[in-house]
Amino acid sequence: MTRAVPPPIPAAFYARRADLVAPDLLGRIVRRGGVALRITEVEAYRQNDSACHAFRGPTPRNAPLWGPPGRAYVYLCYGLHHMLNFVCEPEGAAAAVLVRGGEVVEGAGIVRRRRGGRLDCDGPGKVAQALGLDRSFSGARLDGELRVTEGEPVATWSSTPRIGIDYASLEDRSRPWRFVAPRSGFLVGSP
DNA sequence: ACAAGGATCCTCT
DNA sequence: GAGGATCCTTGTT
Repeated sequence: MTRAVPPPIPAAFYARRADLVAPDLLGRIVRRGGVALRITEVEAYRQNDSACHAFRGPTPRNAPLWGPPGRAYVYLCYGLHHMLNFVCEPEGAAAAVLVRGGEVVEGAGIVRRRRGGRLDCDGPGKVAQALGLDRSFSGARLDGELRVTEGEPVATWSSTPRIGIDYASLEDRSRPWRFVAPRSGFLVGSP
């Protein structure tokens, strides 16, 4: 049986400060090819932010960050993990939101196959692996095969400093730009 | 052409 | 809690 794919959130949603878009993404659904994840953890990265890949100027890898909002920026980390970002802010302003965690709400069988039997997606590498993403999706629109759709709004969230950015300035390391939603407890296929 | 290091994950102790 | 995996991207020679 086939089911209609929900409509994507319009690109204008992303054309705001990344640290405002980020918490607004909690509870929304990122989907690709039969797998849907409820977003539970994100981080914002902004222009002139020493933690952001855009900080040292454009390169072939990070070029999508300066592009139009509502597209993906995907890169390879530690040689083996893909990281999924949503490009934010108006074109020309380099900023993005990193998707660090989600809960599988559709496509558990596919996720288990990709994740070695696991369903947990608490970590950016796990998120991209569950969705089957790689660098070929960098620059892709978020209203196509890869898309973000509405979900249950999140009433509350917590914020903390971002993870794994020891290379950034003290000021940027201390920004509370990691946003975490309360766990829903719901997981497809959980016992 | 080369070396360094990374917005991490998993396994093992 | 520590360490290895694993290879691309970047800046430098």
